[in-house]
Amino acid sequence: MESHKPPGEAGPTASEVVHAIIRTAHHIRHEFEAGSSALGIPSYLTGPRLRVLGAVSEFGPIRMNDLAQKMGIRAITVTQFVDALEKEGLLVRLPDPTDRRATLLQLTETAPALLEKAREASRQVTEKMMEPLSMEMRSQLLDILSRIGDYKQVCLFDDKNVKSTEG
Amino acid sequence: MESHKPPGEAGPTASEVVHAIIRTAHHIRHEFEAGSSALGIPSYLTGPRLRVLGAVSEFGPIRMNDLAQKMGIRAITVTQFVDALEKEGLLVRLPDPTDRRATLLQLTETAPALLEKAREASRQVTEKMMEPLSMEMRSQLLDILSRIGDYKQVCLFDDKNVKSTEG
DNA sequence: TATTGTTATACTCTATAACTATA
DNA sequence: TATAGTTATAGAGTATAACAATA
Repeated sequence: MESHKPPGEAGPTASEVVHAIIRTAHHIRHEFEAGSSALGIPSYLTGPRLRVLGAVSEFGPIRMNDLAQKMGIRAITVTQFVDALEKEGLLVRLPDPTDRRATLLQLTETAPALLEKAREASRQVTEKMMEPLSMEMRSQLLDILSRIGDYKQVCLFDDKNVKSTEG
Repeated sequence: MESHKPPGEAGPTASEVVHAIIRTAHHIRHEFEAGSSALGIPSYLTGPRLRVLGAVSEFGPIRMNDLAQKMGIRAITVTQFVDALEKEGLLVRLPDPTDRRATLLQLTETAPALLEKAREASRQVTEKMMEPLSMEMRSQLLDILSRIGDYKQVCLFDDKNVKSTEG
């Protein structure tokens, strides 16, 4: 019952920080969707699905299970992403010749062009969102966030390996 | 703002930063659920729903519409949160005497105890998650995140105003 | 028996559109 | 007409459990 407010010096509460992260993530998803849509990216091409495409693009034929581990999600979730992307004709399932239980993922012919377009849009949208942050802030942010979670996963669908226009 | 990226490996890409935020949020949600569950909080008492309860607790009878604005979500989303919480007997809808279109939200008698328990659990879980961060890092993080999003909303379900055990 | 992937099911969060009741 | 809230519907993300095929 005794309401004891900590003095300002104590810093933000953990709840506050957590809340800010969650809200930022929500905000980002929102902006990403709006921005992508404005740039002509179909709405089914969401962030997680793009990361799936990006991973397949980067690693070539990859097992669904491996992809799940790389993305830090369950196999069933990958199944569902793949279902959606296969329905849109962006990737296909192939039997793994070395293990008939396994399934390899491969991009279709139409995928790379759309993926590149989406990457470019993503670049624009995310750059715009991160514009208020100096490079130092971005590094700090990454550093701080890396302490919260276990980031063994690669950052899929990044644009580091896919420089297109810029030198 | 000369926020143009110097060439080379000067810093993380915007995509990287965005990705890290999203993954951190996901990680947090995960940990929050696991931790809450371990501490005996029913699984229907999710973060957003707790924020609803927290807001009603803090602001007393509040209109659903006002709550939606405070939380930065749509009225329909509030409706659905309230449906769930009312079903669990944690809050009730009351007619607003000043406007018969409007609905006020109020906690039930059983809510405060559970809310307090959930708050305590939240405190523990979030503190544990944020443990690797120094106070300075937390402040930095909040500062940086605040530049990304528009944080006009109050931070509901925070524990700043509800110190219970600690003295 | 263990692993890979799927089907079936469920639940949360969020939303738009159309609607009712009231202002 | 405009506002407060609801119903109906949808879709995205995520998950568990039970299962099939294969190892």
